[in-house]
Amino acid sequence: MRQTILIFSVIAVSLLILLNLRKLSLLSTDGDDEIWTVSFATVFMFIGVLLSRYLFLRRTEGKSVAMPDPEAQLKRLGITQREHEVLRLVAEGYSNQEISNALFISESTVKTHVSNVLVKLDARRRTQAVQKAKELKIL
Amino acid sequence: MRQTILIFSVIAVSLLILLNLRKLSLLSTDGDDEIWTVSFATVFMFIGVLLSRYLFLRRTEGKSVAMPDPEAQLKRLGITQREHEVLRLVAEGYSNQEISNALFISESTVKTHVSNVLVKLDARRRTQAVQKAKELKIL
DNA sequence: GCTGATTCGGTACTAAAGTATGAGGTTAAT
DNA sequence: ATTAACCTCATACTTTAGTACCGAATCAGC
Repeated sequence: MRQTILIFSVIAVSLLILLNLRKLSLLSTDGDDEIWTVSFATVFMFIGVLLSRYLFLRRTEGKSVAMPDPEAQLKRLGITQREHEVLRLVAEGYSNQEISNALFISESTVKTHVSNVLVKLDARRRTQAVQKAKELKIL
Repeated sequence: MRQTILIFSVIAVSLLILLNLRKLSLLSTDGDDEIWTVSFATVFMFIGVLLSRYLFLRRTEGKSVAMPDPEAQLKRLGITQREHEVLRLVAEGYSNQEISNALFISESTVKTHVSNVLVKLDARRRTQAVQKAKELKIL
């Protein structure tokens, strides 16, 4: 959150600075106009690149630094034994139906478990849950 | 390569257009100056974001190629560059919709690619495809 | 005995994923 | 110039996945 504020602050400040610089430039010489325009574009393109990268990394990396203890991770996330078991099978590429057959429970139950795991891992798809789980070393 | 040319063309054209627009604006009224400046910044920031995203996708694609012998595997399986790219994003946990946004193509196209990958990897679900792909070291 | 956590399961629904098929456009090789 | 391989996109459809909400059985610990 601090970083977000910082980024927007940088953008705002850059805007103000360039705004004023260009005004001064216009007061002195009109010949530098295009140079300013190009610099302007470059700077903001650069900011755009940084912004995009920040957003993307934030989305893909998430929390990479954590304790490498799987047990503690599971406990911290509140993921139960059964949910972990289901998650493992999800990661293997099995469908809910197949998982229900493998564990001798109904598909409804599997769905419940998967859904709970998604919430606990803050994922919206099973593929994402698998990805996050592997990052957290719990798979 | 086509995309690279296209991107730089877009940048160049945008520059020229905005350059001329601002000139006209300056000739008529000085009050709109700041509005133009802001629009200008916005547009180039947007271009920066697009550029960054493009670069990011290219970079990670190259990284995956550096592993053991994925090229031969991909060729053997008949998986194309684009399909591989989509598969990579699938493995990251993105939805078809998100992938379509990331690659600037429609969701239909993503579905087509995914479907083709499933056939080529002999998988019936995307999670299974990811699993098999990792076993084959192509992810 | 009561409580909380876990597990199991159901219904009813919405959202994604996947299939099948056709078609147009680009590019590289023949 | 024609072919072949890719990439793109669309429509229409079926199948899975996922959500929301609920009830009930089990079991450990107080």
